[in-house]
Amino acid sequence: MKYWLMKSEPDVFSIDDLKKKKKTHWDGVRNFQARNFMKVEMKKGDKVLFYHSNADPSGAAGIAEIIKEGYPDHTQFDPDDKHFEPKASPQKPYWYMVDVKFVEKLKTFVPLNEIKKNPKLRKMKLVQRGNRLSVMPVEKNEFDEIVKMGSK
DNA sequence: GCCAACGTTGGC
DNA sequence: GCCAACGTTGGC
Repeated sequence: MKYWLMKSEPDVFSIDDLKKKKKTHWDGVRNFQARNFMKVEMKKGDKVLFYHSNADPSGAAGIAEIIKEGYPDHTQFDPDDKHFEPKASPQKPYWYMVDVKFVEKLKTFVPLNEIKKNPKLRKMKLVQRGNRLSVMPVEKNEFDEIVKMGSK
């Protein structure tokens, strides 16, 4: 089983929205590296840290789980959608998404500065300079450490 | 293939 | 709102 971190802007879709909706499809990712993680590497049952980006403060908010593996993101075919991709067709999709379900909300929110302060988390892609990936792999020990920080 | 211009992300 | 860092596009 693998572990992941997925960023979402809470103004758009927060952990509370996921809790209410129970599950969601993770559409709108338009970055090749992030796409490949979703298309190729994410497997049913993988655990996801739900991260609030562009937030006040930003940080880890909860846990989700992959319930459907990579399939074409329908928003790329819709000319009226913000994420329309003119070069894509249903026969040749460019972009992929996964479905995730709500697992739990962390008892205490783990802000980014706490993550940065923890020596065990120094190697996380998240805290490395200039990393803007919205979907990224996380090591099991890092995942566990953040969950531990959030369960106090 | 290089690189400037432009767009986007995301912390602060 | 600012701006650094990065990705993408397009002219050459």
